[in-house]
Amino acid sequence: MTGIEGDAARHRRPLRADAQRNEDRLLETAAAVLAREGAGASVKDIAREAGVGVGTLYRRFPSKELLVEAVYRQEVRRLCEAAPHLAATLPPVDALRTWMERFIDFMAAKSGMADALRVVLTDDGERLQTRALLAEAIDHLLSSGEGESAARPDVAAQDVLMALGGISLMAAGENRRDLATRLIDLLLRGVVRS
Amino acid sequence: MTGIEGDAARHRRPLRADAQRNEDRLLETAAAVLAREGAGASVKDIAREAGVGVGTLYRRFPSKELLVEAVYRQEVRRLCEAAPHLAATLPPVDALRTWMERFIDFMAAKSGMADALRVVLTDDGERLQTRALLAEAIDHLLSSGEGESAARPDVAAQDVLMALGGISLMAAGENRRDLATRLIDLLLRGVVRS
DNA sequence: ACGGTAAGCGGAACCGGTTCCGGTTGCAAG
DNA sequence: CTTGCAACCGGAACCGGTTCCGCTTACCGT
Repeated sequence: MTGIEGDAARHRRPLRADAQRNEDRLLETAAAVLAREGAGASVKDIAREAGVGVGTLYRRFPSKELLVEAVYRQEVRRLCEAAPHLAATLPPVDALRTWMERFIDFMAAKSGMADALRVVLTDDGERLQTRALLAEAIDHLLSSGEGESAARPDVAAQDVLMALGGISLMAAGENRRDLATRLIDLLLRGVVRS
Repeated sequence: MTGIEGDAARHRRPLRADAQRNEDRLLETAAAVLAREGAGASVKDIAREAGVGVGTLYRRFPSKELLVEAVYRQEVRRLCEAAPHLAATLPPVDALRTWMERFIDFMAAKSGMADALRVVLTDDGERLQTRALLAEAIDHLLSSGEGESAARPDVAAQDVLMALGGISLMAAGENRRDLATRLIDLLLRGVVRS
């Protein structure tokens, strides 16, 4: 769990000891509560259970979505890091499809993550890190297969990411796995070379 | 404006006179307030300005999104009714692209409509009417051009609608027209015959 | 050790959506 | 015209997210 504060610390002066302690407890507690109660969990409950006031929570995580994003950041990172391996061991299109399915499954599994993603992908602000990570993973998959197949050259990873975000929003619900699959097929046909 | 209550009345016994009057005033006021203040407008303000309590508003429109949907229902209908004309006067793919662009422009213009659409497309409930209308319009565009070109036979209008909904959610913001265009291109390549 | 202060803290207050319920009223049957 | 009651009304209360601000404290320089 030490990877997380590393991110933040790289940009600002180190947090005061008590602040760091609170941030850790908040992430820990938020993860537990989100796992237990899903996206319905209230920010106030998380703060109380972590033993801090809501003010403290909001100073560190400016919105509920950003807290959710922080909680799942490492898992997103793992998802992204799996892309190169997929690209290396599967035919390009299969690698892409497999990764996309994992992406959607992840969004569907982590309750509330789809909305967090919408914020991350939509905001113009500094939330670039996760967005960049995802775009990079997709770019890797798009350009793998070198001079032979993979994707059309004019497809931008950013756009594919946005499309996947849209699919999550529409199909990350309970019984929507099949819809997600069909939408991914649609997207793939637009992405791969004819 | 008399087309709206016609919809509802077709299904339930006629409303009591005062109830009908309130519903009309609510729709009227909501349209005005939404136009003036955008999606940020509060339900309470709309109720107050219409001269009714929030309870009355909620009895008729069970959520803010459904109120928004009702306000714009006729315009959605007009959008859908334009599809046959497009299909008749343009090459199939152009007709489809043009209609999709209008759809996204509409969602971007009517503040809050994208979220309303998410509810309408996502809920399993009775909100079928608008959904069915949209799906029908898309179906028309997909199957036009008869035995010659248009869309792949295995693409379902419902799925295209969901994809468009996703695009709205991601690209209906302020300066996102170009993103929307690119995502529509992507979608179209997945939809039309190779 | 001490003091000044920037950083941090917590929770009351605010705001918008939604629910609930005691009181009211349009309407039709008698 | 009266009366019964289902339908309706309004707004207080609730709930969850977010903001604000007066008080506290960890840290650094002396």
